[in-house]
Amino acid sequence: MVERSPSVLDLTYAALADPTRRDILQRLRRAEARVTDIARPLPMSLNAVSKHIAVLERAGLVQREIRGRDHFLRAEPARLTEAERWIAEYTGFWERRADALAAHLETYPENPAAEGQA
Amino acid sequence: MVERSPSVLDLTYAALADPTRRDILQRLRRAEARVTDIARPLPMSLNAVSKHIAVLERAGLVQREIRGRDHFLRAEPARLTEAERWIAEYTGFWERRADALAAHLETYPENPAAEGQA
DNA sequence: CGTACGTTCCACCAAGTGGTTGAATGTTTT
DNA sequence: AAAACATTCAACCACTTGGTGGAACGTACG
Repeated sequence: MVERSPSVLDLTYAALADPTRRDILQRLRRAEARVTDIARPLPMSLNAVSKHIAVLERAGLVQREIRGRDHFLRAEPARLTEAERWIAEYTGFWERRADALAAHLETYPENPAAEGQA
Repeated sequence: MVERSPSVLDLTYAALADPTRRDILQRLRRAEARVTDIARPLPMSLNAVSKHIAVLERAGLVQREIRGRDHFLRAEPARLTEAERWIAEYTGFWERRADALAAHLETYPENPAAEGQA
């Protein structure tokens, strides 16, 4: 087998494919937290959570800062742009958006946003 | 174990996590195709491709129409909206967009788009 | 110091994945 | 009817995943 290492996109989508990990990301979106804090409300062992965090970290979706015995985690939302872009391009987001813009300009040919502003 | 059935989001992201399957989707975005057509350029057996297609189908990302002995597949891009929305909400897309809108309205208080349009 | 705490590492297990080959099923063609 | 074609099904294999429990390691605190 060729055994290629998985791409960023592979890691990102795989990380997002688990509800526990999406949960962890949502929690980290509000504020940074320690591993134990994240694990407390979850219905599984601390070890399992530690593994989930490792998956998110490998995908670059969270970053870890070790302060003493605590590992503080924070979300890295920028790492999702590639995943977002893939879907957007696939679904033709930009084409639809271009159509909408064209329609808009046709309706409002003198929209000030289309001209240099004061 | 609780053995919950995987959510749509789970299935969607899991389906997208494999480069072969993203490849298949891109190919189907242009035009419908038969299983064999999809398999031909791919470096694996027809059976393997058939399995990948099954994964995409289970996630609702492709739909199958059987005509005689041929199975024609077509992409179902609408099924990605939920996945797209999750990322967008997570990354704060709408908040950023709201900020941009507010700034825009402040700059152009009489922008026709802000009033009921004809 | 010794003990508690926070986290990971290790070994294990059941289930899933991504691939293979070969057989089976159904359809079209000759 | 027989052969070729399109596709899936079934069994198998190596590897990964998501969970467990216990040991280990480093840090903080009495």
